Amino acid sequence: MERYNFKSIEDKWQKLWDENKTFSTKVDKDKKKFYCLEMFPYPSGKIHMGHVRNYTIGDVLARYKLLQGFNVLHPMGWDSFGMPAENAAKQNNLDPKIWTESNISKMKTQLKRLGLSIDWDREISTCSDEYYKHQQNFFLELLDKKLVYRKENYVNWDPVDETVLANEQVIDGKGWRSGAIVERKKLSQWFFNISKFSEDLLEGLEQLNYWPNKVKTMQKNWIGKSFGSEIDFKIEGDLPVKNIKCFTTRPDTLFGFSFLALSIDHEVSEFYNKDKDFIKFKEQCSKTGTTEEAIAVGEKIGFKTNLVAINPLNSKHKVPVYFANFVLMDYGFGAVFGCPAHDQRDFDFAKKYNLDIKTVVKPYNEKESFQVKNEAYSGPGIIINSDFLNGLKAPDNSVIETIKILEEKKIGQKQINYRLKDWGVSRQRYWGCPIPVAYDEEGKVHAIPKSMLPVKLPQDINLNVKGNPLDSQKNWKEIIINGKKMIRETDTLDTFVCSSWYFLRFCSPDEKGYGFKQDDINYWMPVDQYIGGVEHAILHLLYSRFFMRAIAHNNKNFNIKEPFDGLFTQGMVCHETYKDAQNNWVSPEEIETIDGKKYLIKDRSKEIKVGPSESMSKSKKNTIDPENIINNYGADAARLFILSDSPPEKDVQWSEEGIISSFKFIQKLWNLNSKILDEIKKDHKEDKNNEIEKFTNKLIKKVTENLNNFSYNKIIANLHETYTFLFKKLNDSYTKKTLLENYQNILILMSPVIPHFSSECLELINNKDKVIWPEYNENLIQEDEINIVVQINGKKREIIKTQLNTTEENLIKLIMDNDKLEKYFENKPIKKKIYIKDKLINIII
RNA sequence: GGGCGAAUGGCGGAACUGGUAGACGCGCACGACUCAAAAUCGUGUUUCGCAAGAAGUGAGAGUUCGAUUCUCUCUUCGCCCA
Repeated sequence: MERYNFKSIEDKWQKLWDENKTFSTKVDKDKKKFYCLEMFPYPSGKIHMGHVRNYTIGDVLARYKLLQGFNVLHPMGWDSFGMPAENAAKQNNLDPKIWTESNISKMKTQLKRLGLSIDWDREISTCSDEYYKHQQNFFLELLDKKLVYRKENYVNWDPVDETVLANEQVIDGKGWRSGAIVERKKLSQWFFNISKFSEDLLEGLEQLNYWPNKVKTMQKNWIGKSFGSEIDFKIEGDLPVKNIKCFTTRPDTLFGFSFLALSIDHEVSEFYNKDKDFIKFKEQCSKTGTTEEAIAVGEKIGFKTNLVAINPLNSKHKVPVYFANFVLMDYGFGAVFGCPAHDQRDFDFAKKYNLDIKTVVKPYNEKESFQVKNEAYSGPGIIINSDFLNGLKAPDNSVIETIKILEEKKIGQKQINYRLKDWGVSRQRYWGCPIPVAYDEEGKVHAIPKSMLPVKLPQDINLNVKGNPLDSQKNWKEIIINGKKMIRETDTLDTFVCSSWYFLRFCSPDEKGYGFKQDDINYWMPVDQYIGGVEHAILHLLYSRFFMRAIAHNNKNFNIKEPFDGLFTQGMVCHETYKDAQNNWVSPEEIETIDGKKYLIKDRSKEIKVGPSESMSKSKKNTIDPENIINNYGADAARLFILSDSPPEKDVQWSEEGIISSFKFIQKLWNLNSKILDEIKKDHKEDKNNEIEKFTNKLIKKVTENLNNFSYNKIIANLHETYTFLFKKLNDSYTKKTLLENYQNILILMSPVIPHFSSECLELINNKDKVIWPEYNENLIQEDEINIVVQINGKKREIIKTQLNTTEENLIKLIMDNDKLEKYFENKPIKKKIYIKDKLINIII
């Protein structure tokens, strides 16, 4: 038996695909296009199993569509700006550019070894100035359209590293690198006005029929549209403050009002700027992070002002005004009214400062005398203790009624509020796209003229400085625009900006003058199928949807709002975890299994504790290196296994047994192929009933359906069944012609999953025809004999083989003649019969 | 705390719009080949039972001739938001 030499065969086909540019694509208006895109990787230098899974799923789809005759765009690029390069460069005293480019070349080699059907001519890298110069141009366009602006905002500030931290870099209130307590600091930063499109982004979700509902729900919650009311509170006190505006979703609980809480950044705070106690209080507040979560979990603290707020529905009802750490300036107006009985946060606050807790909503099943005791009640019910609002159903009717009354009295009005905040894009880092503006001596912003783009990053600079390295580059910072001395912006753009339009660039990767060519976009966009991890469900996808709207804003030529027509989110790759006796993580590669027990390989006496299967991560040492897998088993085996065990949207467990089994299966297919090659050289045998043809047609139907539904794991099951069928069938009767024709089609059905193997086999059987996806013949699938399930009182008792379209009458005759069923009918009349034609009969006795 | 989703053999998972539960794979057992082992091939494998048969899709109810699938309550787990 000949061994299948995956190394030489995979190598051969990869070279052929490369040399012939098999997957390179051009606009062809006579052909239907299909844009298949997987989320592009960060060039860390090594691919991981998550990439293998992501790109295999995408490749199966791209190859399938190609065989179906679509003009397929399947590109790849690099999300190559970002922190890891800067950190690695700092540690090893390298240029981030060199580090990144070397990683890209390593990863490209690895990706090519997976046999992906990628048009490498369209490769892009976001850190190249060829790419980011267009991004700078987009930035300036947005600046013109007033969709980008500068404002002061709080950031997480690491006082030791002198740098701004992203929320995920703050762990337990401390900087992830320095361990210093993170402070809230006000910095002037650039923002994209994404909130301008809140409603449009929300409405747009409804048209995304090929997106998972889960992702749509997540985005919907993130945008967070809420319906409520703006209320104007009259203020009394010794300060020149007459009114304070609040936003609330629950104006109907106004009678339970017991304090007014302001953000420490509220304009009223100006009057307290010299108050020592208030300064202390602000410092205390700055120690809790800026995330909503940090605020919710942290202790609620307040600072009492001398002001008193008056209930607009009852002027005798007066309450104190506080500054409180849980009120955010960018939600509503930075002021909320506290109703402790029906909001847990307000409740905690009222308990702490001994404020009134007045119940104004009772649950439906409670008496009028219901009183909130140990926790707030925020559920539905009936309004009580609220004068003219009493008896209304809360919250639905009562909110609407209250707003009506407030509007009549001109003390408030209906308002829609969104949780979505503007997107802060400034990063105080070197390795990112420079923001193309400069400041004159008065600090006024000037766009860098387009003729001076790109604003390139300076090279050969010292990264081991505190703060932003660009800030210390005097030569680079100082420029002259129109004869005027100016200082460049030293912040760079968030890397999410780079990934917000890369899918456009893939359509026109060589276009020099602009980020894309309109003609190309009109043909290729939108992306028909986007594939990636669910971790990008909110930010990346929302930002990309925003970016399309921003480009389309005031632009008649560009009318694509939704970049991704179809979205598929794949699950993670997991592996068992191992620990030694000292509870140190142990890598699967250090382990040997003997008699079903697992041992450390160095010393077999040391047994390993096997933990649950968890997503692969370096910290748990449960990663498997795809490079080793491809070296030992080949790309086809890796592709086959990564698809075989679980549906693509769910997590999959990597296992040694699994990859070996896939590897062996390819060898079995190879043996089968050799056998078939021998058979078709022989004279044909008699063919009785075209079973091979029938099987193949059914298979085409199944595999095609499974491909359309992303049920890729079921395709692998189909392939196993095919092997078993053909292997047995070769000892039976068939004609050479049927075998050859159908086997060719079977090889084509396999080819999206194991392309090297299929290509080789197709070549060996001397297939000269153009390879196209086969279609099945409905007539050949019809069975003339079928199995009918016979149930008696709902229980399966027998399966009767009969002709298609058997009438109920004839079926009953068959049942009565059946020896096995006889006993059930002794002296018992049939009460009822339910007959589902060609499927099942249920007889009730 | 809120939202969304899931739960099926020893394990990963199938089961179309309510109609044969457990496809396919892993693992395991037995057999063939072999001096022997590996590899390979074959057979079996939800549980109980010698069998006939009975039970069975997280738990409990409901709708139905018929429920893994629909409805309600509960439990556990996962993800997202807080």
